[in-house]
Amino acid sequence: MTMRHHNTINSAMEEMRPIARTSLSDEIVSQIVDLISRDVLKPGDRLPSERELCRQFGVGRSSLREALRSLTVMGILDGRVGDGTFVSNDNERYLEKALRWSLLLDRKKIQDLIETRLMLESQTAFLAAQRASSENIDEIELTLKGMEASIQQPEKYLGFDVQFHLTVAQATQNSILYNLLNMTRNYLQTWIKGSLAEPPIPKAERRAILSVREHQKILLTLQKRDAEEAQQAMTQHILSSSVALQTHFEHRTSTTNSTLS
Amino acid sequence: MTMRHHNTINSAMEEMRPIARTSLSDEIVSQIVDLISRDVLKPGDRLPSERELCRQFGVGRSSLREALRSLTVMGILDGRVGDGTFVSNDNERYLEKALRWSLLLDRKKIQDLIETRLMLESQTAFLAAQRASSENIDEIELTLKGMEASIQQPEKYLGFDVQFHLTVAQATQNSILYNLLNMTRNYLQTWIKGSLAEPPIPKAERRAILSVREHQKILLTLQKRDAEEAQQAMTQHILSSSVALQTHFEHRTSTTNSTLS
DNA sequence: AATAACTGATGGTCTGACCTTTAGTTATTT
DNA sequence: AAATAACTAAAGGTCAGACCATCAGTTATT
Repeated sequence: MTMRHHNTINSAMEEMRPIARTSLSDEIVSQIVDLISRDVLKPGDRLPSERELCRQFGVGRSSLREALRSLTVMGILDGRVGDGTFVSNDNERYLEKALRWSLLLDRKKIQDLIETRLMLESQTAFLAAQRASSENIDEIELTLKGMEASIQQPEKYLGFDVQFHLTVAQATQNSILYNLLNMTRNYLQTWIKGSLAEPPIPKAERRAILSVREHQKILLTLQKRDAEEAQQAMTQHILSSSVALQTHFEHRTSTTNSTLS
Repeated sequence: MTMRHHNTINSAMEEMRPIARTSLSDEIVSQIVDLISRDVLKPGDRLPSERELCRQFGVGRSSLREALRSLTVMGILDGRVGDGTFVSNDNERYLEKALRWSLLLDRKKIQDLIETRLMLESQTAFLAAQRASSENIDEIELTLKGMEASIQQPEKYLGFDVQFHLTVAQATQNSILYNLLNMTRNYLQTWIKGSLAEPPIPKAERRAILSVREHQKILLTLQKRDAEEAQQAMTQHILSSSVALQTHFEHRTSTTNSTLS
C-alpha cells in the first residue's frame, strides 16, 4: 500500500483561516464609514461627485454606486439627484430604517413592537429618574408646558408629546436606548397614520387632558428621583394611551384569523 | 391693477401631495419584498439570474443590481458568485446588521450597549417565565445540559451559552425582543473578540462552573413561572458575567479620558 | 472509485453613453 | 431695480454590452 502523492494536511494547526473575500464595493463602504467615524466627513457634508470618487478610489462607477447604495439604504448617506450625495443629517435613524424593513416582511410583528416599546419606555423612565440632569428635567418640564398649552391643537400636541418622551429618553444618557425608543415610537406613529386612514379621534380633547395628567405624574416622579415610581407611572401611561390601538388590533386579528390559521 | 396671468394656487385645499418619485430600483425592491412577504419566495429559494430578472422587470442591469444590493445589505437576500442569489435563511437578522453599522460609526456606544443588553435580558426572562411553552423549557434544559457537558471546551461552551439565552428569548414569543437580544449579544461578542485580541481567560473553568450554576437558577425560576425571580436571576447573571468587561472598560475609559473630555 | 480537468452559468466589475433633475446663472420682462 | 423666465452645467439615475473570477455539476482521467 503506497502513500498518496499529495497528502492532504487538515488536522494540523488551523493556521489557514478563510481569506478576506471582500468585494470592491464593501471595501469602499468601509473606507467611507471610516471617514465618517473619524469625523473627516461630517453630517451635512457633500461627497465629491460619483465620477470624481471613481477616480479617487480607482474603481468603475458600478462598484462605486453599489457602495453608495449600501450606505444610502442604511440611512448614512443621502443622494439628491442633480445636486450631490450628502452625509445624512439625522445621525440616529439607522435602526429605524432597519426596523421598517423588518416589519415590511411581517406585519404581525406590530403587536410585538407595541410590547417592546412598553418595556423600553418603562425602563427608560427608571433610568431617567436616576440620571437626569437638572437641565434634562427643565427641558421635560418645558415640553409638558407645551402640551398643556396646545391641548386643542392635536397636531401640535402630538409633537410635544413625542418630545416629552424623547427628552426623557435623553435623560438616561444612553444613546442606544434613546435610539431604540425613537425608532419604535416613529415606526408605530407612522404605522398608525397609515393604518387608520381616518383617525376617528373621539373625545380627543378629553383624552389629551387625561394624557397631560399622566405626563405630569411622570415628571413628578422624575423630580423625586424615584426610579420605581417613574417606571410604574410610565407603564401606566403607555398602557392607557395604547388602549385604542389594542382594541383596534383585536378587531383586525379576529377578522383575519380565517386566513391566518 | 391687473390680475397676474398665471395665478398661483397655494392655500387652496392641499390636494397636491408630492409625487411618488420612486426610483426604478426602489420599485423593484418593493416588488421583491412583496413576493417574499406573500411567501411566493421563501427563505432558501433561488432567484432567477440577474440577466433573467432584467428581462422580467424590463430594466437595465444596473438598476436591478442596485435593488438586489439594497436587499442584500439588509440581509434579506444573499448573493453567491457563480451560484446565484438566494432569499436569506436567517430571517431574523436585519436589526443586527443595522446595529453593527450604527456602532461602526461610534465606538463609544459600547457601554450603552452593555447596559441596554442587561435591560433586554432581564425583561426577556420576565416575559419568558410567563409565556414559555413546555417545549421551550425542555429546549432550555437541553442547552443547559450541553453547557454542563462542555465546561472544559470553551468554544463549545460558549455556543451553548448563547443558545441558552436565545432560547429564553424565543420563549417570550416576541420576535422583536428576540431580535434585539440577538443583535446585542452578537455584537458584543464579536466586539469582545476583536477588542481583547488575546482573551486572557483566567480561571476560565472556574468561571464556567459559576456560570452554569447561575443558568441553573434561571431555568429553575422559569420552571416555577416566577417572572420576578427570573428577572432577578437573569440580572444577577448578566452582571456577574460582565464584570470582566466592565473592569476592562474602566481601564480604557480612564486612559482615554484625556482625549474625550 | 477516486480524482482531475472541463464547462457553462452566475455574480462582480468596467466602460462609455444617454436621460432626468436640480442649483445656480443669465437674460428678459415688468 | 426687482421679479420672473429661460438657460446651462453638473449631478445622480439608467442602459447596454463586454470581460473577469468563481462555483456547481459534468465529464474524462487515473
